[in-house]
Parts: sequence; C-alpha cells; structure tokens
Amino acid sequence: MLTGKELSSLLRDNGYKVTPQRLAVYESLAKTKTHPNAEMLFKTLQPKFPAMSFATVYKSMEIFDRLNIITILNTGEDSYRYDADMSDHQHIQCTKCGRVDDLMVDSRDFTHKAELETGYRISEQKSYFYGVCPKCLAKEHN
Amino acid sequence: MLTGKELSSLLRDNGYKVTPQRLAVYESLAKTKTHPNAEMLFKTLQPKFPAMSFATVYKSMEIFDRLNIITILNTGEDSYRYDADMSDHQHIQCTKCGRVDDLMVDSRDFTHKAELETGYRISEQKSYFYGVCPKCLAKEHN
DNA sequence: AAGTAATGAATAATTATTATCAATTAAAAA
DNA sequence: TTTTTAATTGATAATAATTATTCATTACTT
Repeated sequence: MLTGKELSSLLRDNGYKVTPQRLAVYESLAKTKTHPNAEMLFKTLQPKFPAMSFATVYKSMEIFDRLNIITILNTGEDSYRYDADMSDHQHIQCTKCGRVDDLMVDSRDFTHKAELETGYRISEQKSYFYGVCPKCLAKEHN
Repeated sequence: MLTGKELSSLLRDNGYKVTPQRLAVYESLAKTKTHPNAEMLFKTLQPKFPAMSFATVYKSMEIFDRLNIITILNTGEDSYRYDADMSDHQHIQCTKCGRVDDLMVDSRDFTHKAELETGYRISEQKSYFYGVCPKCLAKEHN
C-alpha cells in the first residue's frame, strides 16, 4: 500500500507520467477491501472523474501490475479482481454472495513441499478458497 | 476418470443423451495430462470429427462440469483449461513455456486453518503455483 | 416404427479486455 | 516561464473467448 507520494515517485522513476487519474485509480483500490473488478472501480471513480474512460482503468492496472504494486485475482468469475495489498496472503470467496475476503495462512511449508515434489523453482503461489461466509451461514439457519 | 460405460450411464441417468461427440470429448480430455483448453481439444478431435463445432466442446464441458466429472482451471490465461482428474490435487504452471502440471500436496491442514481463521464453511480450495519447470531450468544453465 | 425431446452444427450475440488515434497534458528543455 | 516533446487520456473500434439461438437431425421411449 503506497502513499500518493510514493506512487508518484515510483511512476516517475519508471518513466510513467503522474496523472490525477492514475493516482485516483490506485487510491480507490488501496482504500477498499472488497477486491473490486474494473467495473466496480470505474463506478466508484465516476463521481469524481465523470469523464474517465474504462480503458484508463485497465491501462492503469496494467502499469501497476508491471510495477508489482497490485495483484490480479482470478477467482474464476468472468472478470479479474484487483488487490493493492501486496502482503503475502490468500483469498476466499463466498459461493452464496460472491464477496471476496482476505485471509492469511502461512503457506511456506505448502510451497516448499510443492517445490520438492515438482522440481519447479516456484516464484509465486495463489490459493483460492471457496465456501459460505459467516453472514450467509447465519442467514441459512434463521 | 470414467470409462466409456460409466460416462454413458451417468449421462443417461441424468437425462443427457449419449452421443459419440460427448464420449470423444471426454475420452480425449481423460487421455491427456496437458490440461488443454477448448481450442486444443477441438484440434485434437478434428481428425476424427471434422464436422464438430466449437460449441459442442463448450457444451460438453458445461455438462461434465455440472456432473462434477471435470474441473475447470483458470491459470490466469485468456482461456479456461480443463482437467478430467478429479482427485484432490493442485496445479503448477511454468512461467517460461506455459505447461501446466499436476501436483499433489496434502492441503487439509491448510484448509482447516483457513476455516478457523475466516469462519467460512469451506467446500473447495484451488491452489496454483507458478515457477520455472525442470526442463526450462535445464535450458537456462546450458 | 412413430413421436418427442434433446442434440449438433452453424452462426449470431455477448462481454471482458485490448488496440487505435486525435486531442490533451505532464515533463524536459530552453 | 515558455516552448518543445512525448506520453496519456477518452472515445471508440477491434479482438477473442464464451454463450445463446436456430433448426435440421438423431436418439431414446412407447
């Protein structure tokens, strides 16, 4: 999670221009824990940037991904979700309401075993859990 | 992994007709360990079924998925891959050559911890590892 | 063997994402 | 500051994977 200043420097240092749109897209993503997709971000930004185009959201994400300051989530839906939290963690999605939550389970042992078994040199690991969230569980037995 | 007979019964029992195309699509998927996408399957089936349409591959997959006899993989590429091996296992993709391999690391402990931490009732867990495969590693230091 | 419902092939539609491009704007140079 | 330059934006077109539709054909049931 970067501050506006940090993001500005990072962009500039990598030859990208610092624009209000980029700062806003990043800030909007960094602020939420809902792991939005492009559409959700676009709608959130609409009020402040009525003129912003969809492509700007996608292009910003592409740059952020290249700079390694966001993660692109692939929960199996028809669109990607994005996360500005780069700490090592996993994601869990509710099969009833669709929400995506963070969770942190140490995966080093898991990854290490995978490396031993496959002979791959593993650089990344993405785990997705699926199930019914506490809220939806509560609704079930009401 | 089902035999032709088992698949035929399963289809019939669930109100789906048994057709040569469906059997061929399933058999083709069950035979390989490459985790093909729709296009790869289509090309493999071309010689035997020159008249088969792309939609038939997709529709077969949809049925197989509903019958829970295949898994749909989403490695982050622009198309889905499919797997007829329903045993509990994970997948690993080479970031150099793109191949997808199976691997089996016991994930029960991992999932259990996730359940405790989140309060979700977890029904499924998908892990994708990414790294460089042994073959590509060998090429690197040649 | 006939009737009926499902299927397959062809094709059109949908939808997320990417590419294009003229107008604009940020950054570098003067 | 002003000028120059080069990247970015927004609008829109293009792309591509997947899904829906249509209708002639085929596979089960009676």
